Amino acid sequence: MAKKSSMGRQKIKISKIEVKNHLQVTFSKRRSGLFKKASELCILCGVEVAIVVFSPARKKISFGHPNVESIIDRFLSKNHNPISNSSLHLVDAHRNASVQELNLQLTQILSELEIEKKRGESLDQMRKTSQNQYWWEAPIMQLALHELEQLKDSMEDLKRM
Amino acid sequence: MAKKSSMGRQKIKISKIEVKNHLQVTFSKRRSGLFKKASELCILCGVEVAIVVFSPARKKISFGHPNVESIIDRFLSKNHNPISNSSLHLVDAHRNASVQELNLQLTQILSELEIEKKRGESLDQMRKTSQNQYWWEAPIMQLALHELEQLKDSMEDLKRM
DNA sequence: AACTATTTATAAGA
DNA sequence: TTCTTATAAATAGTT
Repeated sequence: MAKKSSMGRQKIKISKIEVKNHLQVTFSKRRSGLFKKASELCILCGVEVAIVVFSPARKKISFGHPNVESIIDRFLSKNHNPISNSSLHLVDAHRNASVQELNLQLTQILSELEIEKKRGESLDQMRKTSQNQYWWEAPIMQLALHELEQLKDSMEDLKRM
Repeated sequence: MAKKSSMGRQKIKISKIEVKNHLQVTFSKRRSGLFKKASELCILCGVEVAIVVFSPARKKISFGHPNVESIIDRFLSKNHNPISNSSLHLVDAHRNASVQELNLQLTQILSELEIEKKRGESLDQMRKTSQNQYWWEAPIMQLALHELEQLKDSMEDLKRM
């Protein structure tokens, strides 16, 4: 028989691939696999799916069944969101020393959220999280809400000064 | 011998599933699998991916890293140039933001979070939310993270002025 | 690009 | 619905 010519697939850690060449190969294989899965989902379940990917070279690659544009149009038409679409009327700014402090707090919150997000990526954590029916009760969410409320209060104090 | 308690996975033909119940189960499993694969692709290759799905019930479900809106925006912009000074425009847009306005944005974020929290209290929403293995990918979470990052950027801009 | 040992996804069944 | 399990499918490391 033919020799064993490969060690076969090894388990990998899901974190950024640093070797450029390897990254390109993995991207190509997995992008292809992703689109195939999407295609199967469309056919099996009779649903519409659109995928937009920006490649490592920042090139756009897309999949759409029946086509990307119509799905995106439909998605956007019913997805108007007052926050994400807000273009607030901006007035003249007055530099405020406290901005730095608020910025620091925001940075800390963001950092906490990022850490939790990364932690959540472990398989074990994913499973635990998925079992939580009340995602907003996750410790990080409580923390974020609490911190945000404090931040809001701080800003209101500033306005009164 | 004990009976085989499962026939295990069988090969299936990729064509429309006609049994409604079966279709729903398959959709749920495969949608989850698709989003997981997308998530892994993003992390492994450091790329941006947005997926929009219209479910068998014609409800929209989305995945986005870092968030759906920004990726779709970029996809739709006809002549996007990766080395354009679009980030400078973003800075311009926020250059006049005052603490009061940042506060307004924060209030809106909090309000959205509260609304989502309340909405989540309905039984139907609880069930849906619990099915999401990746809670940080919930639309409101994506939105909150995105908005927080913008706020942080705005504050950094203020500091530089 | 092809190969193959493994890991991962998942169709059925419980 | 959630879990279990046998098997199909995807893919990491190699050639």
